[in-house]
Amino acid sequence: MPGPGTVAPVPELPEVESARAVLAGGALHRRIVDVDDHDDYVTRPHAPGELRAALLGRTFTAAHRRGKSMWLSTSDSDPEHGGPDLGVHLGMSGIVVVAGPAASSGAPGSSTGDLVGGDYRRDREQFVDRGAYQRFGVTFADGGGLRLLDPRRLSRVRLDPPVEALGPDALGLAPVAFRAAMTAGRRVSTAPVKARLLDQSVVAGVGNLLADEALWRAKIHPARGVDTLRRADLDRLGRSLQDALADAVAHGGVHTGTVIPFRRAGGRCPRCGAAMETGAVGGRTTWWCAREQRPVAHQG
DNA sequence: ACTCGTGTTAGCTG
DNA sequence: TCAGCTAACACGAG
Repeated sequence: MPGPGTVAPVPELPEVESARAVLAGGALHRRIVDVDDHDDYVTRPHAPGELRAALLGRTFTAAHRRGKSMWLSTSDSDPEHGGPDLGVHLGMSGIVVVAGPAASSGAPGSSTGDLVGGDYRRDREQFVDRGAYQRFGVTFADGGGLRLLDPRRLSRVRLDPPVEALGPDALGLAPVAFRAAMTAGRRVSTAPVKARLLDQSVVAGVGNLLADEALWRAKIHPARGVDTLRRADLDRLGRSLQDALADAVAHGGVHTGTVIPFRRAGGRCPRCGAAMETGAVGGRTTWWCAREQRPVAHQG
């Protein structure tokens, strides 16, 4: 585990939004003349060549995001219909690089002026400038292109991603809508509240670090069942999630959260000084304040 | 030299 | 039906 302040900047919702902005700002309305879709793990369930065949001759027309999923809509010869959507998910280690027209972008391989979205700690020379770890790529008619670089191949690129299976986007989600999403279903879930927070079909965009940060701000123990939470608890959690997201967007990522640097052995709660505790909740490494985040509801 | 964590999901078990 | 577990991916950090 990285120490305080050096938590790996895995793309969570704020980083993905910056990547979406890069795509919207640089990858639209340029004719696709080549596609590198050789990596059939990143493009599963598509076989090599399928994405190429689906994209050649089209242009990207808009860049969308819901939670940590992005997708690019495409043009068709019939503008009423449009082509397939190209889904892009950065996983834990992906970044997107958009290069301008070849004439204005310098020598091949030099990415000065390129737009980079997502986040990864590799330095530009080793990673971005050399184009290492390219898992997917699109070349535009002007000579520039869009590349997906990912050392760990945890990114995903596919046609028509099932974004309808995602819950509402976490960013800007009103506390009432948040509570509705968390308690939806025939019965209120008995699952740990953190597991529910991490379920992208419930709310889209909450990752492991953001979940710990929001629960800590709301002073709710991560292992408490959703069905044990009162309306006020869920509303407070919804507000904490928005506060944590707003801070993450403003300060450059979820890893800048207040409690994140103290998710480590010997860490102390930055509010009350009590020891931070750790354990697995929902199968994920979890840290919480031993004093302020109690495992059962206390009668107030 | 080893272990772990980070996101997602298919496939399985209870 | 729901919840939990594992494997897969590949790397950097400790």
